[in-house]
Amino acid sequence: MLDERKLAVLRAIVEDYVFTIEPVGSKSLVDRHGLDVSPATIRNDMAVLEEQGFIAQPHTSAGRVPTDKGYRLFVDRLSSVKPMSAAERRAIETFLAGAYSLDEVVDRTVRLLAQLTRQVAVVQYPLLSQSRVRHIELVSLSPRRVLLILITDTGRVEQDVVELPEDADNESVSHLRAVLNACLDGHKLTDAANTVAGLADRIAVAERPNASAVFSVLLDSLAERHEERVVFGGTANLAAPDFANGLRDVLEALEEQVVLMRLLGESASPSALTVRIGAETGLEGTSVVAAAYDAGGQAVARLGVLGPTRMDYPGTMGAVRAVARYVGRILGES
Amino acid sequence: MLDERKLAVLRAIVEDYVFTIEPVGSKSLVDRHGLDVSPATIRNDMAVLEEQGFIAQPHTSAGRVPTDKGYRLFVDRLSSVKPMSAAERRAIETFLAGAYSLDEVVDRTVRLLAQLTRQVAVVQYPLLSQSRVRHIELVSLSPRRVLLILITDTGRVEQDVVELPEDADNESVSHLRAVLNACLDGHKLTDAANTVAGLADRIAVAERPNASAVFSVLLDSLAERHEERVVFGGTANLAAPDFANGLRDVLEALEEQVVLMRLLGESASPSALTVRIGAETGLEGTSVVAAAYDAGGQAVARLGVLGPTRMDYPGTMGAVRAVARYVGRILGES
DNA sequence: AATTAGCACTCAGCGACACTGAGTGCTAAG
DNA sequence: CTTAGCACTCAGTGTCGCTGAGTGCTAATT
Repeated sequence: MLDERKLAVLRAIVEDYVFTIEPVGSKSLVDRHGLDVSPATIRNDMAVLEEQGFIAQPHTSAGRVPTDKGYRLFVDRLSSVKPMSAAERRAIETFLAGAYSLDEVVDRTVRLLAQLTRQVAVVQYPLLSQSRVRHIELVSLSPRRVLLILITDTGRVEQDVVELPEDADNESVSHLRAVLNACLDGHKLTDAANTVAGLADRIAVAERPNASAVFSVLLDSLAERHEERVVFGGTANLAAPDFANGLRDVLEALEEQVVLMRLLGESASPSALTVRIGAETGLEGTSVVAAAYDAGGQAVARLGVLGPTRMDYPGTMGAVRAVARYVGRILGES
Repeated sequence: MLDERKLAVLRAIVEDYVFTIEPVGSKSLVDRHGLDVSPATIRNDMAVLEEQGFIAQPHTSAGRVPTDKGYRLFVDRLSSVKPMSAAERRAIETFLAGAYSLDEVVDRTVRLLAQLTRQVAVVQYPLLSQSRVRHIELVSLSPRRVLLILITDTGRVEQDVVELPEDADNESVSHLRAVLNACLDGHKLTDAANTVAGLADRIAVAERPNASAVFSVLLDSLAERHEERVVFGGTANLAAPDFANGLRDVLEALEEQVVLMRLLGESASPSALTVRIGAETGLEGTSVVAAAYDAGGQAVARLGVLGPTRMDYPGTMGAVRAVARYVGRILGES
């Protein structure tokens, strides 16, 4: 039904349209690409492609524009991820390697992605539940308040104040700290719930109320609260060419963590690229290219870019994939 | 030179123009405001105002539009800050009171300001140098690395990894921690430099290299690095009416911490409102209304909003002032 | 001296109109 | 199946004239 040439025509249309943001007609198509058939032939092919819903005309007597479905086919079958050049890879590596704290890694990643793709970059912080406890610190602020600090192997540091039901002296705080570290060190936070349950007998009865206050903050608040932390950057790229229409919607989406999370989507297989086109994202005319990144093994979180449906998919996918890999590598090291 | 009525005319022009984003003519001015003179008289006044540079015509045979200079005069002499209603004040208070960590306070403040003013909100984190040390924690990560955690009385928690020149056992880390806390607790970070200098004799010679590594991170890195941390929100408000022109510039400015800092400006007297109009901000057609906020006494940092020159200054100033006050109050409590 | 009525003038915005050219679909021939 | 040829469509552009809001100036009025 769609022979080789028709697919080539679709590919050419997508490529041309992405380049010159204008409807592409049969003539210019034949010229620019090495198709050695006449425009009339192309027109027939285009008629078929249009009938199938891969391309559309903005109005009669205008060239064709790819539809969401057209982009979909292009991404799935007509294009391949464009690998970064050696120079680009080196630039990515050195740029990311200069970061010290986790915050800085994430910040740099956002900037990098935005610059590389000339689009809006979105990066999710490494999930706490996936990472392992490196250290837990308790600092007594006042008799009834302690500061709980959690350090993970992905370099993330989370803190929260715990209000204690009873006064706690330094000694009992120290004891609790020691117990927590002894039991949780190296464990995933997801496993912590089970582990903590078995702690009761190692704690004096008198201290249990305080201990369980700390536990509940550790499990509920810290583990969950920042799960969804997502940052973005490169919004200036929204102002570029034609994006003026859905702009408000996009900006609003960016400021809502929950929406942003949904846009990044859930990973199928880690490190696989996810491409969501147009309506699939819930934002008219907007596509999202995302990937999971990992730190030393398991998937940790996701990152990606958000841009107009009309975007350079192969290049964007290449950039996202490369950045995801290097971020994983950096995080895995520390 | 500018009698009472001419000033009234300017005020009316600003108010009308801000309301109906259209050049305002002599006729509609007389109608809408209770000026009991004829349009012709107003025209004479407008001619003078134009000559003085307070208003301008987009083209001949169009109404007048305020110039930056016109807005300046309006803000300085023709308007007064519009106080928030009791209901609004209550809403602000309860909204901010719900926040626990400093991050959350800042986050909520940004959202609040953006919503209240329907503009882009910008909030600077409390300056470290202004706050006092509540506690310093050292956590040994490996023989050659310790994590330095600084907790301030504004609730801010900063951490950084220190690479040690020599191996350090737990005991020496503990000792260092004790010394640091003993000496710095309750001191301002700005004073810390002096204080630290006197620490040398309390530390064994063998440990001095490690100690000074920690000191330098504490003084240089922590104290300075995040000085300039500024967050913003409400960018969706940029997409609203007519702002489409300078949009790219504004978005770019927002993503550059340094530029953002400059926009917030340096406070004259704390809690005084600063209004910078048009060219004064360095961004064509953009104004900034900012204020310092404090936590229990001294000025801590600044916050404000950024919007089109054509904005409701009295209302915006009222909102900024109110939010600055409540943020200060919240931070002062903790 | 300030205000006002009257009047001529300017010009952005808008609809009407026609022209152009890129692009199409169809048909008939290769 | 491909292609040449041709009639057709229509967005975009430019021209023209009109309208109306708004101005500036002058002369009369207070």
